[in-house]
Amino acid sequence: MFDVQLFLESAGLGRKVDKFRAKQTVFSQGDPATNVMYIQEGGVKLTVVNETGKEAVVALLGPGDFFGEGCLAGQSICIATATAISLTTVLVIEKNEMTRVLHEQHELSDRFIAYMLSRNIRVEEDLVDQLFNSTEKRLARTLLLLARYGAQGHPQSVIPKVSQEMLAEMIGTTRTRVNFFMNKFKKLGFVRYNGEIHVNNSLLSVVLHD
Amino acid sequence: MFDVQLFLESAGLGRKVDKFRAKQTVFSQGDPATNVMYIQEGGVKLTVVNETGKEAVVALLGPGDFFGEGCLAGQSICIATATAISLTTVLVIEKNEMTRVLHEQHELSDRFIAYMLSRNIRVEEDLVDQLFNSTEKRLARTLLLLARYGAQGHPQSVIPKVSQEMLAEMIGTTRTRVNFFMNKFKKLGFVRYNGEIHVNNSLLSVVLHD
DNA sequence: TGCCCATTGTCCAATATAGGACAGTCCCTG
DNA sequence: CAGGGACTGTCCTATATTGGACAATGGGCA
Repeated sequence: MFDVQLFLESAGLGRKVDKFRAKQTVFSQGDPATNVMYIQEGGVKLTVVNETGKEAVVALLGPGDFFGEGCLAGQSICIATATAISLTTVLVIEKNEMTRVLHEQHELSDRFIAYMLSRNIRVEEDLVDQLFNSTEKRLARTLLLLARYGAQGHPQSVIPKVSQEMLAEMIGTTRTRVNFFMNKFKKLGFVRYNGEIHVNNSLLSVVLHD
Repeated sequence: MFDVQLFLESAGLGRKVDKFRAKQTVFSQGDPATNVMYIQEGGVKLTVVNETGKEAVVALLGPGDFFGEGCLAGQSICIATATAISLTTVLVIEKNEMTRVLHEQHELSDRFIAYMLSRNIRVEEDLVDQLFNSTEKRLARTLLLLARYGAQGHPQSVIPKVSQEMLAEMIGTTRTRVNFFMNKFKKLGFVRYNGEIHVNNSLLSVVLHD
């Protein structure tokens, strides 16, 4: 596996490293877009707010993911807010530098293309999910994805600290609705929770059948 | 502007050209994913159906757009159905060839990265729209985008032949609902239509204020 | 310990949406 | 010309969703 981090460093990029505490803002919607970020450790949440102040979570990213890449396509301002969700380390790469190295270095462009392809697939899946599934199914799917369902084939996984409010913002509904379905799932034995959420494989049945 | 088509041909790729009539299928959801397509002329619609047969339109593409690129990320089967929406010419590039040339040729990888970035931005916008806008706003936005609002700054644009059924699939709702809002927009003077749809700038007011 | 704050559980009324049914219109084609 | 097919216009009921309010819980901190 190609090591993006070592590569970026050896190419003279990413010498700038930033650290953020949980809940700290990396950049805000509306800021000038000048850098591409690469997550070394931790996690980042991308959110968008509309005119009325309503918030939507567009993506949750982890180590190995890029963000802020919109500037490479000519976006002059950030369309989302990036917030660290735990102690996070990012490499900061200036836009023009990134463009130059993407052009010159095959390894980086290959890796970046692979990243953009997978990211695109994920966002498209989210869109399709949104286009034809009910709130209940979307919640179930989101929980399963957060639990990295299928990664190890474990019958049960744990999601650390995601509030119902945030789940609501992720699937585009209200906390009331999330609460309603979480209790339903709990009654049916699909999930358990106190601080963490335990997701059982049986939750799949919600997503799968009609 | 870099000419992808000439480039692909001179690189020995895209010698295979396919033509499709309107409504003809380029590939179907579930087919083995083996080629990347590049649209020379015409237009293509990407749709996904769920278990219940409900259909969703994921994207409308035109000349200069790629599709079927999921195979480059390791997708073994097509997750969407691609249908020509008018007389369409596409270059067909075999997956491994595309991967090889993307690695070797800066011009192509630059262009492809630019394409993936812009496509990603668009899908993300669609997702955000879906996450926090009502059916009415989503319909208004979709009509404005179809009319390429702002492209020439014309106060009015024409959309050729898009049925209410298809609009419903694009914004994830029912035809009944689309019909309801189209009539509302018509009453308010935001649109006119008989076969084509005429979209007036004033439709923007629906998207803009709460 | 006691207060503050973030979160969850619950309830309710007002709306939005789905989904089906059916008539009317227009165009194409036999 | 008649019939069929693809759309649009309309109506109606059942359901899903919003949005607000308020109590209960539980942890962190002065």
